[in-house]
Amino acid sequence: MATTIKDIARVVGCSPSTVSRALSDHPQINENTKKAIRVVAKKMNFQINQVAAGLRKHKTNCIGVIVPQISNYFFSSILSGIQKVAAQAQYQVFVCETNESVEQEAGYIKSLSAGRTDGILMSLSKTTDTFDHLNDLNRQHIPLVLFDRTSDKVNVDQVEAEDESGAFMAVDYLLKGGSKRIAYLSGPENLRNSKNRLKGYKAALKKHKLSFKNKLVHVCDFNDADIKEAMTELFANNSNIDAVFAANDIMAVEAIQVLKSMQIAVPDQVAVVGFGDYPIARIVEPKLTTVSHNAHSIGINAAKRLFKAIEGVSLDFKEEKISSELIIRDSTR
Amino acid sequence: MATTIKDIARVVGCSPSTVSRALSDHPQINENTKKAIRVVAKKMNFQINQVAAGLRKHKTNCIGVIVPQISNYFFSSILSGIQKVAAQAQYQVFVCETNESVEQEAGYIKSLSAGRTDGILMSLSKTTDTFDHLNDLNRQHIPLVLFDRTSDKVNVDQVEAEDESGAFMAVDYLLKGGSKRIAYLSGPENLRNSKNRLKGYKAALKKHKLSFKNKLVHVCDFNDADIKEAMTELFANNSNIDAVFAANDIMAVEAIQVLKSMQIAVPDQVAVVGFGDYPIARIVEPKLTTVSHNAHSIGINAAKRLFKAIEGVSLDFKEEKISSELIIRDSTR
DNA sequence: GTGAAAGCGCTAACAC
DNA sequence: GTGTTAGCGCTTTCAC
Repeated sequence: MATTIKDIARVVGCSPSTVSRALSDHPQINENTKKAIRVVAKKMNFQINQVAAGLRKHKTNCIGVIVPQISNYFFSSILSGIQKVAAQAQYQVFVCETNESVEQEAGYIKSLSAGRTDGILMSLSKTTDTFDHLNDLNRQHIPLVLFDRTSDKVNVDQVEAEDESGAFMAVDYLLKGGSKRIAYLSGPENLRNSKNRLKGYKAALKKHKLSFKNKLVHVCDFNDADIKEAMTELFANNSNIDAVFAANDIMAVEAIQVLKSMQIAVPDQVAVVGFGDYPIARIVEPKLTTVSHNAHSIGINAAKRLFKAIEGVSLDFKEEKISSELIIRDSTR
Repeated sequence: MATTIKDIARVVGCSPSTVSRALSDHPQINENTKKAIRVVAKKMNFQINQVAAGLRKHKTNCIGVIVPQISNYFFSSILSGIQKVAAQAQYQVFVCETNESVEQEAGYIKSLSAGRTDGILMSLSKTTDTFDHLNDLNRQHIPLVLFDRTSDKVNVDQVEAEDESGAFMAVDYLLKGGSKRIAYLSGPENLRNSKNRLKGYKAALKKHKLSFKNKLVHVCDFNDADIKEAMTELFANNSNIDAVFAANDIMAVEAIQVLKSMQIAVPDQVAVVGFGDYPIARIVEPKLTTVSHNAHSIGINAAKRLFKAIEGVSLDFKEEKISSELIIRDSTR
C-alpha cells in the first residue's frame, strides 16, 4: 500500500491535518514543522492521492476531451489547441477516443463526469442520434462544450468551422474556373457539418445558375474502400464530371489516387478540392487545393469557453463559428 | 449538486447500503426493492460517483497512456492497439500528451497514479533523462509498461520495435541496390531507438565492408525546418551521396521534397528509405520504401502485459521486440 | 433481505 | 500553530 498522510503524521508525531496543511504550504504552519514533514514525505516516497482530495474539494483541475478518432489530423490539431489553453490554466487533459461508437461515448461521458474532471469537451461520434447522455451533464452541472461534430439537439456551447461558407468558397472557385459538373463526396449524412457543407455546395451552384443534381452527391463513410467505390460509380455513369469536391482531405487525396489509376488528369480533366488542409495536402501530387478550417483555433476557443463555464462565468449559450479560408494549390485550375 | 445514493435511499425509504447493493445487482436483494430503487435512480437522474467508488474499492477499471505527441501517426496506431485490448478487458483509457516535456510527463504520472488509474502505459519524452518519477511508481506498486521510447535505466516491462534489425534491412537493401554513400537522418540522440537504428545502419555498412563516416549522419529534431537544413548541408558538402535513410517516414517524405526542390531525381540519383510505414508513404511520389514496425502490435502487446501486471500475474521483467519488415516501393531501385 | 457502522485518503471548519 | 471532528460518496463487513 502506498504512503498516506496518516503514515506521515504517525512518523512525524503530529496530526494528519497538519501534514495536509504543511504539504499544501498553508501559511499558518510553523516553518520547521513544514520542513520536517516534507523531509519525511520525501523519504517515505509520499504521493498525494489526488482522487481523494478531489472527492473532498469537488475540484480536480482536470478536463476530459472526447473525440471519435485520435489519429485524425483534424482532431489532433484541435487537441493541440486545447492543450495549450489547458496548460496555461494549470489543467491536465485526458483524451478519450470513442471510435465513432455512441456506447463508448456515453461510457466516457459517465466516467469523466463522475468526479474525474471539472468539465468536458467533445466532438460527437457519427452514430450519435440520442442525446440523453449529454443532457444528463446539464442536470449534473458539469460544463460541456461541443466542437466540430456539433448538434442543434443539445443545448450547450458549440464551436465549429464555417462549413457552409467554406464549401461555398470551394465550389464557387471551381465554377469560376470553368467546371460545370462537380461531384460532391460527402461525409456521413447525419453529421451537421456534412449537411452544412452540402448547403454551401448548393448555394454556389445556385449563384452560378446551375441546377443541383442528386446523383452527383455520394455519401462516404470516411474510408478508402468507400471512396474508391463512390468514385468508380460516379465516373462510370457521368463521364463528363469535371471536378470533385470532397468533405475532407483524406477523401480528396484518395480521390486523386483513384483518378490517377483511371488515367484521368488532375486538374486538366478533373479538378479536385478538399477540406481541412491536412499536411498530406502539400505532399500529394498535384498539391491539393483545400479549405482550411483552422482546427487549432477551434480547439483554443472551445477550451476557453469551457474554462469560463468552469469558473462559473456563464456566457450565453452560443454557437461560435471559426472562419475558413480557401487555399489554392495545384489540383485546380 | 448531483444525486447521491443517500438521496435515493431517503426517497425510497431504505438505507444507502441497500441502494448500493441494488444498483450493483447484488444477488441477495429483493427483486422488488431493486426495481423500486432503479426506478427512483432513473427518475432522479442518478450517476454513480465512480471516483468515490474507486477510492473505496482501490480499483478504477481505467488505464492511462502517456505519449509525447498524439498527432504522430505512429503513436496513434499504437493507441488503437491499446484501445482494442482495453475494450476487451472492459477498461477505459485516458490518453495524455506530454509534448516532449519531462515536467508534463511527471505531472501526468503523478496524476494517473494517484488513484485515477490501475496502471500506466507510456512512451518517454525525448527530453526525459531522470527516472525518479518512474521508479516512484514501482514503490507505489502501480504497474507500468513502456513502449517504443524505452530506457534501460528503468526496471519495468518494455515493448519496442526491432529498430536495429529494421534499420539493418533498410540499409542493407540500399547497399545491395548499389548505393555507396548513404546519409542517415537520425532522430534525437538520447532516444534509445535512435541509437539502435544507428547500430543497424553501421552493421549493414560493416557487412558490405564500407567504413562508417560520421559526417553522413545528421541528428534532426523531428521537424521540417531541421530536416531541410540537414539535407541542404549534407548535399552541399557531399554531392556524391546516393541514398538517404531517415529515422521516420515524416523525415523521409520531407527529404524527398527537398531533393525534388534541388532537382535531384529520386530514386535514380538518390534513393530514399523511411521508417514507420505511415499512410503518407503511399501518397508521396515516388511512393516511399520504408520499414514497417507494426505499431498496432506494439500497442496490443504492451497493453496485454499491463493487464497481466494489473491482475497480479507477474511475468518476469522483459523487453519484448516486435518484428519489423521492409516494404519496398518506388523510392529505391 | 436489510441496516448500522466503519473507512477509503483527503480537507476544512471549528476549537483551543 | 496545531488537533479534533466531520464528511466528500461510496462499499463492505458484521449484525439481526
